[in-house]
Amino acid sequence: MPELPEVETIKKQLEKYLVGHKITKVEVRARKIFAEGERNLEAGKVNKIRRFGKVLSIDLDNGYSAVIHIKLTGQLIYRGPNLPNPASLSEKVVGGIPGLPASASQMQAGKHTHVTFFLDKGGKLYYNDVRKFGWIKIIKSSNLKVKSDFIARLGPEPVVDKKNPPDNPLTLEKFKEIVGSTKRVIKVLLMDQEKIGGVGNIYANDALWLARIMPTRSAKSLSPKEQSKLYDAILNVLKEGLKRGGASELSYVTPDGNEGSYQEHFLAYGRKDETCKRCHKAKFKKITLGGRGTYFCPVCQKL
DNA sequence: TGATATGTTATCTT
DNA sequence: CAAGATAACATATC
Repeated sequence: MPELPEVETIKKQLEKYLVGHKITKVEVRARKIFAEGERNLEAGKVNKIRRFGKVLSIDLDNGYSAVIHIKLTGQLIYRGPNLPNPASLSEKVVGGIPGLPASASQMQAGKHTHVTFFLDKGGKLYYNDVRKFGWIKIIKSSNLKVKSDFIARLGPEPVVDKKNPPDNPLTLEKFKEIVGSTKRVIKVLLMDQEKIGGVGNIYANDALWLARIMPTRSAKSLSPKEQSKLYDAILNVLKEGLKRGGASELSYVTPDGNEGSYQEHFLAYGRKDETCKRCHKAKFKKITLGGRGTYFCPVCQKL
């Protein structure tokens, strides 16, 4: 799912394809996703791309930013100059040309394409979203943290790229403070964006397995040693996800039309009834916590 | 056919 | 009152 590593992967590609290019026109077909303000983007040149948790910001040289949350099923697809040759287009991409196989490399606006950004030199950036949970907001770049509720409330972020550290890095000290100050279920806490930015269901499941901690534990019950182990585990699974270009379990694809491969390396997520490949003594169980699928090994994850 | 999946938010409950 | 738990959102897929 689009969590920190997936959105970071998208960010890197948008940097490559968009920075230095001018947005000439924006076509909005779904006001539910893109409420207003697209005219403020037209004629602006892309300065830089930033990521805050699972949110992206495309900053223009005219003082405006397009802030994008793709939620569960949003896709940002780029077609135009500089793509690898031949360009690829995953079958997971929605909204292709009706009647043409989805693997055709010429993405075109379709049923699930709700926004199209037209760029200079013929480039296009499509926003597709089957479920329309995502959103795009136009905000003055200087007001990003003030006006965008989501970014303002975001908790500290795990550092996965030392060259590009987040504004509010999640240090071990901060992590211990967050975990030690509540009785909430540890896995639900990890996914709370106001506590820790960027971790979602897949990486929360995998980090808890890696740290050998039961997802149902009360956060407060973790020993100092377990706190440190979990902190390291979170960084490790996020880095692994990033290394593999994210997890294309559902509809996640990258702007160049490719899929990530972390889904082939899930540690615990989605492994219900499979034998645990660490202890080989039990099969993964599945329960629901905070309304989300939770997978764990009943033998090697400690209560 | 209906249960299920996900991230966030609105709303309800303790 | 505030923290926490749960329903709602929309729709393809199993």
